Amino acid sequence: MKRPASKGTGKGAKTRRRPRGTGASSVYESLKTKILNLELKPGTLLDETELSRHYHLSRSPVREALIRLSAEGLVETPRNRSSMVSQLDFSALPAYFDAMQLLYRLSARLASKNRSQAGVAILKEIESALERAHERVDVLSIVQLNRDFHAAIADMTRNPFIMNWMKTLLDQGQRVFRLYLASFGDRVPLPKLSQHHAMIRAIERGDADAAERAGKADAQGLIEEVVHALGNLPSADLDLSEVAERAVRRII
Amino acid sequence: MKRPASKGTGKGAKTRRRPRGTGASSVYESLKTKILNLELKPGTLLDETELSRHYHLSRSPVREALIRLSAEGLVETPRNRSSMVSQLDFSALPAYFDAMQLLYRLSARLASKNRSQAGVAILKEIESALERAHERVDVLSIVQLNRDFHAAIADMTRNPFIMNWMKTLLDQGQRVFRLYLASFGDRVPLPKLSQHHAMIRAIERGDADAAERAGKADAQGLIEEVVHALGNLPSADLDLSEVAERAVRRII
DNA sequence: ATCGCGCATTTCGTATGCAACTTGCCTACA
DNA sequence: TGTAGGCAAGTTGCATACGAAATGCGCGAT
Repeated sequence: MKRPASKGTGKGAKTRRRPRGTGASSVYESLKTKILNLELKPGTLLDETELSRHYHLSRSPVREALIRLSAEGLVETPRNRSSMVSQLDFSALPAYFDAMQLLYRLSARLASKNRSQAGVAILKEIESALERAHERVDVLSIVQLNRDFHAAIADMTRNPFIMNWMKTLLDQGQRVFRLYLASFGDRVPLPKLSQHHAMIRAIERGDADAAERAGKADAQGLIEEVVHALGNLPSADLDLSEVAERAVRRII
Repeated sequence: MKRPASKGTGKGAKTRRRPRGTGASSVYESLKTKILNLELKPGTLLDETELSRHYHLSRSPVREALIRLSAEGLVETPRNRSSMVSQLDFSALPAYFDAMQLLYRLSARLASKNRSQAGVAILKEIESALERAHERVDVLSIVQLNRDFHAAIADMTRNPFIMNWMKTLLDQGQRVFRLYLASFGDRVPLPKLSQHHAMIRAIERGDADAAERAGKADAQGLIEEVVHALGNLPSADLDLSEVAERAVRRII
């Protein structure tokens, strides 16, 4: 195993060696994307040696990537045993939805207080991209852009803590969202966009209460649909009534 | 540099090699404690080789510890350069206090809804330990127990996301809290405990509104004091009026 | 036939080696 | 005197090496 002379995967030509310090990050990004898109299913074993062969790197940078992913909760690493893609814990869905609704409402409210032309412009841009993705029925883009939309609202709060929480939460939920959309095959229902529009308008005019209401409605719409969709999945042995009940509860 | 045959620093005799897999964790714990207690000051350079010598380990486990700390934001690692203890960013204090007040209120509210005898008992136990630490003027314990108190409330929410946010936030703030207490030398004012009591009572009888009010008051008391204390510190070149203003604002 | 035990294999945790990148200093030159 | 360039030292990022823990399998005993 001299050297992967072929270097088959691309990178074209002799690829001036990737800049020192990017190896671990590229593995991290790649694995994270695959995990969030469910290309790597929950429970998949991540063998360090195998990964290092796949990425044409040694175990050190691969290990670094796994450590970072495990800090984010996307990977679990039992002591002295193989890392694995962390399970989608459906029993944690009620808590997840509580946290999501809270952050949607909170970020919408704070964003409307800190609004800026630039921020609103970004929102509108993402939203129009999201509409185009809906028309193309481009599920991966829909998931990604929905994430970007809420991340952008979180950015407008200018609160690094809330921004962080929101992004981590969105990442965690992306897998469930992906599963939900997959359950519909091509027939994607799109009730969320109206709430997005309402949210943008409320933020634009600085109406915190309306923004919060829209955020709440957006969250609830998503929750109810996911609950309904997962109800038809065999994997969901969860008491959905609890989820549904929490979905309509005011936690604050 | 064959091997530190002397093994000078202790660990006594041949110390049945520490169980495989604990090296990185012990370095992580040790560094984290030192950072949070300000034994390692913000900006301190963390040289991997030096640390590996200090802990009698190789660079690999040290590196893993640094990666995990950097994922938590306690350490910053510029590419190809030495890691360093992350700076205390006083300009982020307003955002921090916003987040703190939010979590105090939220966790108190949810805890009062999910209350259990066991949970309340834990709170009371921590609180009495906190009082004893106050009497001893044991600053390190006060900081630690105050953290434990709010972490315990977060645990009572049964929401892993909120628990995580709270714990990360408490860790981040521990350094500021420590700095604040240090600014008083031995004369530690203790206005917080009354709110703690109110919070426990409210949680005990399931009064969500009262619990939230107590949480808010606890946060505000702390905020106002820290603002006041830091105002007397040369390092605080921050516009404290903004912090003070936010301290009394309803963010939801 | 089932269960328990020991050995071989696999994979991880840690140690060590090496090359690249950064940095500071020293020198040469305008 | 001030600035640019090069050399040397130091530290990281990645590769490789090695021992230990865990897993799986085969064999024997009950």
